[in-house]
Amino acid sequence: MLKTDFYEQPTNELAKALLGKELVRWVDKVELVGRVVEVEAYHQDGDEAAHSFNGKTQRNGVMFLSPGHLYVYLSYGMHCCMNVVAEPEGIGAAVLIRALEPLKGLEYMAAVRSKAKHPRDYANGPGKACQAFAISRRDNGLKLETKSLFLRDAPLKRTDIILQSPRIGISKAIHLPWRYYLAGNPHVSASKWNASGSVIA
DNA sequence: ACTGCGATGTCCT
DNA sequence: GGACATCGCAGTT
Repeated sequence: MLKTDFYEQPTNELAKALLGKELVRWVDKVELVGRVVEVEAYHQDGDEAAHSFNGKTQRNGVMFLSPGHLYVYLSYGMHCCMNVVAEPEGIGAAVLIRALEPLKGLEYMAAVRSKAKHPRDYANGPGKACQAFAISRRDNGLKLETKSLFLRDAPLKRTDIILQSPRIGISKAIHLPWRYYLAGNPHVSASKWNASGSVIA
């Protein structure tokens, strides 16, 4: 289980480090496991797209807790998005988990993501990932060191290449290339954007 | 495969 | 009252 020292690093570093890690979720005595394949970094300082840009509010308070907390918010009135708090306590930065590659618990996900025709559609988007892994606003503020919800270390595959691109679905600060994802992975969201990224070291 | 658009709750001005 | 870190459906190529 990854601990606070892993999460307490600069937001972009944490974003990249999260790729390939495994999210473990227990729900109804079923184990769900997903590999992180797409993330976006949201900073506090100078990032107009971040919820924390204008400081701490009732909604974004969790972003200012210590690193490794889970920030869950409601998007467009009907979908949840999950973020991992980065940086030291009090900064207000987080990494959005945009897509997961389902590894375990596929039957459960097929049930809760009944609209999905193919496993690739279970968690290839921030709202879908929350649905598939049964993450809701009840989980807002949890620390990712809970028996039923945590991240586990896992190595990138030898062939994995990290790409970066502008973030998706926002209207502010669209020039900042703070989306990171695994090249060619079929579980990444919005596949039409996948070719637009550039390779990073 | 790609495009446009409606649903819908909460936050903040 | 406007904006929103989305999704899924309908219609078109």
